[in-house]
Amino acid sequence: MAILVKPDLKLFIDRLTIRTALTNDEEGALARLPFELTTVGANQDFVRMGEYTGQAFVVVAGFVGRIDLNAAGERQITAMHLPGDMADLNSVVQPSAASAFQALSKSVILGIPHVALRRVASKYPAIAEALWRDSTVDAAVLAQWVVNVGRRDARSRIIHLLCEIACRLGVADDEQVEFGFPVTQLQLADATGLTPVHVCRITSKLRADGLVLIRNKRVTIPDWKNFSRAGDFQRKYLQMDISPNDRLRIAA
Amino acid sequence: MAILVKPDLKLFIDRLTIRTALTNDEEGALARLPFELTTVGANQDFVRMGEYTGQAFVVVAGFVGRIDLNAAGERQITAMHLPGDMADLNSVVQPSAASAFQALSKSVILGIPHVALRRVASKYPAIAEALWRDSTVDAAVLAQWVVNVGRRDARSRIIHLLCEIACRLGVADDEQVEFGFPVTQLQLADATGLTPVHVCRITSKLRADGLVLIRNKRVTIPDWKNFSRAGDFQRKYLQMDISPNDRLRIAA
DNA sequence: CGCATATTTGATAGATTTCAATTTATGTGG
DNA sequence: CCACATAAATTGAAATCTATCAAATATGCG
Repeated sequence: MAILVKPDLKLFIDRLTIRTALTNDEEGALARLPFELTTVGANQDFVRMGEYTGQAFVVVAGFVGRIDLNAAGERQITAMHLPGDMADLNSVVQPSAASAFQALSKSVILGIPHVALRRVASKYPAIAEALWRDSTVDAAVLAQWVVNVGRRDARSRIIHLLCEIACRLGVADDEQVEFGFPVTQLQLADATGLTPVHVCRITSKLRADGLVLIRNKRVTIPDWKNFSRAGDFQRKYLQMDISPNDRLRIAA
Repeated sequence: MAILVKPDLKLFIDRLTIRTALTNDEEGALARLPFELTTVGANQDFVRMGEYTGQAFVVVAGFVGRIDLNAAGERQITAMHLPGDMADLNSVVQPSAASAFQALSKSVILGIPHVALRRVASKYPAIAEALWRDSTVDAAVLAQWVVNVGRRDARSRIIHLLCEIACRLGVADDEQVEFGFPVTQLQLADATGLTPVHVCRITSKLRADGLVLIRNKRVTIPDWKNFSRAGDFQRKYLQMDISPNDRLRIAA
């Protein structure tokens, strides 16, 4: 995973401006935020539960998960974060982490000091607004995850999750959809509330049915329409399709 | 459900100031927000999915739920809101509702115009911050719901939910805990991802075991410690125990 | 009092887990 | 570049939890 260019916050700023209209001034202030680059190995925590980190983490490469445990120590992944996401966005305003965060695959993350983030959020209310707005999308995703594990069968759960990821990666516009997916079946099980054994069976069946091929950390979906229908997936909740004119801004 | 005094936003303001330090000025601005009182019957929507309401709703009496559906039309309740909560808090910054909201029991709600809310949030950044902070708690609750349906058995799911409600109602400080709970077994099933039949069996067993009595829209928990342990419940994620000195405020 | 809603109970079916074992992939150091 | 160690995926059989279907009883509201 060679880093070819100096990493920056461009992906993150692009993400924010999908949903919120920011001025050049504001984007500039974001771009000048200080950060610290870290590489995290697969299955390695970078925020422990209950910790006060002093930083918020933007994902630059790799997939990252929010990890919760039940009393028996069984894992439940409660969010997946992709390049461009600020994984622990809530920490800007709520610094005590309610969950742990860990890299699902080897990842590159940028830690931005809370003090710096809060300074720009305070100086530019529209930035605070953009962050808050994006955290409402995280919440909408979370609500769909509740529906997923609560009221969908194993097959739909897996399909729905893959659809969500495809849309968030911005690759779901075509008939045939393909993207890198560095997530093991064990992690997939922990995200969908299933056992690894069952995930294996279901994914085998999905492959046999020609719905998805998951191989070599890569997902191939031959027929997106058919696939997303099978997963009961409606992309609206992701708020990814806002025309530039409809982007919001409450702040002056 | 006679309303004895003129309803106001006091409960809501009290809720916000649990976690965020607000000045008298700011509290006053909140208290002067205009609102419209509505009474909603049980199982009746007051926000439909995808709708742009122009209002955010504060619960004054009764319990309210966020309702999602799967493809088969089966319901999943993805949040429960109690008196003092702003149910669709996210709508302040994200006006298109990703889910429907409905009264679980006959409820009294106050609709506050978004324009008014946004005006005070814009004029007083600390108010925006308080709203955002409370919405991060909603998200933390949601994450626990994912754990609940994903990695806890039927018994723990029901116990955990009751613990959450008890804490949020502020009645969970004692040995014996008791509170009004106007939620049917069918709704309980829709919140926990179970069938009503199974909820019935589990609650019967919990009663037989002396863990909880749910009767007459009222919950009685004889031994809170024992009960919350059985439900794998740790209240920290609710951020209800912030000492006044530790309340946050980023805004000047 | 009577209807509609909610709860309870029983019997059966089905989905998913658990346990155990094997094969296949992946990564690291020599 | 191979060999080894480790992690991941696969398969089978049995057990368990939860759902489904159907019916009876209780409860609340007008």
